[in-house]
Amino acid sequence: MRKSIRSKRHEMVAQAIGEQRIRAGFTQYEVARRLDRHQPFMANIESGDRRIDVVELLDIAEIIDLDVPALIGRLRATR
Amino acid sequence: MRKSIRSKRHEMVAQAIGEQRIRAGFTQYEVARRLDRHQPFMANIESGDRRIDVVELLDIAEIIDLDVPALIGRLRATR
DNA sequence: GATAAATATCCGATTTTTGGATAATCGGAA
DNA sequence: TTCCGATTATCCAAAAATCGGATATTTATC
Repeated sequence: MRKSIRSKRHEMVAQAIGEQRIRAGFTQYEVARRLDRHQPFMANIESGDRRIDVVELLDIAEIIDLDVPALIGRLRATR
Repeated sequence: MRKSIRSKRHEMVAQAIGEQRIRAGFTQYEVARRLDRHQPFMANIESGDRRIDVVELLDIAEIIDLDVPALIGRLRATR
């Protein structure tokens, strides 16, 4: 946890991605590779060190089969 | 559009926000103010000069009453 | 055209991101 | 437990993006 953008909801996003990635049986390296990025890219996202925009979220979600609408629902219910 | 990473889908997000903001009757200044940001913040978002993370999108959507699930649906259908 | 409101642009200071290298951690096997 | 390979986390400096005050431009209304 290093950067400034730490909110409860940012944490939720990071955690949802990390958990679902593992559930789906991927390593950070594998997901990163599919996105043409490097492993630290995923590490930074999952640790919450890096912000993630909507388009990126959808790209990742598609790979790891993350339920984005459900995540958004939980985010909306959180302040 | 000045920065490097602009995709069709990023454009869609920017445009959806701009259009809905106007539809909802807000100025960039008003939305920015509610978010404790400055007017160029919204200008940069709507012009696609600035990426917008999921949490920010939800914050903005709540103010301008943007249908996020619908936007996401359109994003998923676009490559 | 004149004016005001709204939006876009400029730009330098600051912050964030990047990714190669490497360290630390985890998991399974023997 | 110890070893080993796989996975994840951390470091860091260069590159890129963001910030916001000031200002320019556009738009709307008269």
